[in-house]
Amino acid sequence: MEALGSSPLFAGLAREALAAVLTAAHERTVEDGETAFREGEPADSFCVVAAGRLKLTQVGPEGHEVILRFVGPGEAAAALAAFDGTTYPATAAAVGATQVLVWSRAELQALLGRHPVLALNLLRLLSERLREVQERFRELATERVARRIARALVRLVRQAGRKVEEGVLIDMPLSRQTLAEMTGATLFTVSRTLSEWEAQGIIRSGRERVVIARPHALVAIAEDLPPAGEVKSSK
Amino acid sequence: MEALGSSPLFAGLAREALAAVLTAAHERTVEDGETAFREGEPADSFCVVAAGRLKLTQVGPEGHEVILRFVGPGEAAAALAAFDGTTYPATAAAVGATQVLVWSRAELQALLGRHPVLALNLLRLLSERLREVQERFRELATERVARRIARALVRLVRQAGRKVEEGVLIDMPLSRQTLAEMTGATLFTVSRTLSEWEAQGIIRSGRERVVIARPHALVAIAEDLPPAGEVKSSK
DNA sequence: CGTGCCCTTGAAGATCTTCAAACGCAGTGG
DNA sequence: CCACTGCGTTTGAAGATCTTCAAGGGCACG
Repeated sequence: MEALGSSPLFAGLAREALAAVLTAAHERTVEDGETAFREGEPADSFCVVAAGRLKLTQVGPEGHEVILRFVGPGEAAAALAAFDGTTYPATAAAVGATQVLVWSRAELQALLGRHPVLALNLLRLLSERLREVQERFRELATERVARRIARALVRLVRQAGRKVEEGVLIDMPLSRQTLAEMTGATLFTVSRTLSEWEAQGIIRSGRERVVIARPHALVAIAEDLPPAGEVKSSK
Repeated sequence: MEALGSSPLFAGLAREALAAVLTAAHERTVEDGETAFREGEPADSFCVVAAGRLKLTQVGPEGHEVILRFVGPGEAAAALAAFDGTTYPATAAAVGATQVLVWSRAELQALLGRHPVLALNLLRLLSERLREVQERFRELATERVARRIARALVRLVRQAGRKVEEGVLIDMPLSRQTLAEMTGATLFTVSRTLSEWEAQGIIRSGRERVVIARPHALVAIAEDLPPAGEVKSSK
């Protein structure tokens, strides 16, 4: 909870203002796999993750599921819902038991009026999100699967990387299927790609678990640098 | 210029406030094909299109270009640059001679402080953008090319549709290449797809010109409704 | 009338998906 | 303690979709 105070979302708020904002929130626990909100529901609340993680997904007409993003502690979900306020554009499912702070739309609007810096913070936040989604859009449109997977792993390392002896562990349950839904690929292609990288010693992986053994090599694939003295695998 | 007053961006501003905001802007004309700003440049200004159209693009490492969006009169470009304010995430090229209003970052920040409703309007705007990009992301990840092209055309009709005798004309120069860059496909695939639709009487097209003859059929392809009494072409 | 640019079409081929079958680890219950 | 069972994973083979490459057509504009 005190971690929230240092979140960029609440930066620039005076101590009392921050307290006021936080006490206006409604606290809620979402169990593993349960949803905080669902795509298409009327969007009536704004969420910030206090502890745990939310998985934001959309589904296509044919039931094909896509993961837009993971939302970690101190980050906001449904930021947009609070403004154009029609329906949630995505479903937020908890990955492990997750604590969220919830503000109703009305409360949020009131807070925004009372603490203008909040609006600026939200603008910054939405800007970053937009920037990131646009970049992923470009990647999806122009790049091969292997590179997209590499990029996804690099991002996950930033979000949930933890050093272990073997390298950097991505500290959350991460199945091939999940990676596939993040990259617009299939479970099978992801599995093949990871197998190849494992053979090359770039990663070590197991059931819902990935460790990056040679981050540099992975970044090389993600960024299209010539993989220093190694068999080429992308392109 | 007076059209700008009714733009959602400036909604809720008192008459004098609106005038103040507009006079703080720097006016500029961008010639056809010239750029208002380029991807990667330090982002120091915020633009609103007064007349004409901007094309927002990103390029990948291999020079592959992607069109993120067209920005028409009353719409903002580089909305995000003004806040996380590092570099422009995209290049904005004029489609035909285009008039833009430009605010420096400092001016914009000052205006946001003075007119809080502006910040709320921007939040709404960014929300809509984010929502749209996320949806396109999902489409790119899960849908076939034909449907993506259909969706792109449907969106373009909303943005630049004009009724003519043959149907609805998309009132801007629209090459196969452009459509390809909007949908993550190649020029060739787009050409083949449009040829097929032309043979089915759904569209009429020529050099950089597309007319939707049977909008309903196009929407059917875009949304995966069974194409009422017609040869199926998607899926 | 030429020239440039956009468009078309075909054929070959790469990438990725789809489908099928089987493996292996983890947790459960006997 | 062991077998069972579920679920994530692996791997192969076939095939679809889309791209790539090549050649040529046609319209608009100078």
